[in-house]
Amino acid sequence: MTIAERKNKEKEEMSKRILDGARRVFLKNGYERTSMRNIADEINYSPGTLYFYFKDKGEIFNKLHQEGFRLLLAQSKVLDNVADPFERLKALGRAFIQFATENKDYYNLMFLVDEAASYQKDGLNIASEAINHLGATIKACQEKGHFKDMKTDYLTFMILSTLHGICALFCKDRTHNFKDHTTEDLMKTGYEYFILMLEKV
Amino acid sequence: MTIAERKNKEKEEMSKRILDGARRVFLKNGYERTSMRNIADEINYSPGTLYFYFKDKGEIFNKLHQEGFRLLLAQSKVLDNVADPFERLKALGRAFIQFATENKDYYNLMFLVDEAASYQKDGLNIASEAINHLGATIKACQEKGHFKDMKTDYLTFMILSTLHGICALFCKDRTHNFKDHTTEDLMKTGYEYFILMLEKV
DNA sequence: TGCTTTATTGAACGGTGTTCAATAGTTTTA
DNA sequence: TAAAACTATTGAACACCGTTCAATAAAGCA
Repeated sequence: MTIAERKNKEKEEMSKRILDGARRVFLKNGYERTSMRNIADEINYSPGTLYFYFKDKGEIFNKLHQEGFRLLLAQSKVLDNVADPFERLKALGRAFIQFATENKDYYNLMFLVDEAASYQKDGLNIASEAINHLGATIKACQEKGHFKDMKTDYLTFMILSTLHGICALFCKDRTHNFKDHTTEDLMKTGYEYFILMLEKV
Repeated sequence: MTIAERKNKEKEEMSKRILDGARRVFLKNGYERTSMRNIADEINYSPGTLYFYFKDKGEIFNKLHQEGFRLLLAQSKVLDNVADPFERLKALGRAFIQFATENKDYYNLMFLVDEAASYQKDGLNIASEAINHLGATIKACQEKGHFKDMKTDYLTFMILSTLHGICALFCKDRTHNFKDHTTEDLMKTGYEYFILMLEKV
């Protein structure tokens, strides 16, 4: 291993160390309460050091943002072996909502934080990969006769909107207007109603 | 007018002056870039003064939050004279989406900002009034034979989720994953597809 | 008139993201 | 090997943030 190679490896290791610290603080305290100084403290380095490895706070959180999508995609792909595409779609939606409830912080970062978007507008990214996965399943449904005369893209956007709407209302605590029902019940039954409708198209 | 009455009026006027300044800064610069000092500057007062009239930043933004819902409710009520309930529901959804696109900042405050929620969990508030208005229209649809065997609350939550999902993806710039279509097209056609489905239930 | 209440100020506190001169450590060059 | 160049790290500093509070001025009351 040349010196340059070792240097590269060390640099990578330090990046990882920072990211690991950032993730720990982030998952413990949430997005709002994760500062650069918190992260630096967590790994016992000076705040300035972080800026030697990452351009700014946004770049660090963009990594965690991608991580979230990798996690979601992994959980989605578990369902690839569900043979019937419509059953697969139903399960995908359930998995999406479950992901949001179990990983509220990641979900916030992935879909509800302002900064993240600017870092990945261009080029293929893990986020669109996750969405394409949903789109592919919907297309498979169409090939089996579902959703006749509908363009896959718009349909995907609509279905994603419903899923995201359910999760966003949950993540931002806007479910209390329906005070006769628990949040879980609302999300679960609300989604079932949506599926019921999808079945009839 | 007694002195106490005048004092009360003056206090009200000062509250209004602060709120007006806050609204101006907020609508010009967005939520993130509206600080207490900005608001104080706008109306040529010291930052400390704001705390004589409002408990904290959250209380000020809660007023604007309510204002947003009043605006939405007003625009919703314009459609009360659409006789057919299902047509009314369709128009309500369109109005909701239009409100979000035309008042992105208000929409953020109303549905996507963290703080707001804590200030209005208890008691009847303007937010639930706006949602009840949607619920009432949905109930009217059911009385005309639509959405058979569905509980109004869950149905309302589901429909609101879809509308909110569309608007939230727009507000947080998450529409670029569908890069073959403009954001407007996605929102419009996505909603039309949803309506198409609602029609068949 | 003096006494009390009310309204306003601006400095101060502890926090934020970020920059940068200084420094210590390491590698390359002569 | 000595000097020069480069690399990584520090922590103070900057300009901001929300919030508090002693001081102060103005207004109402006795």
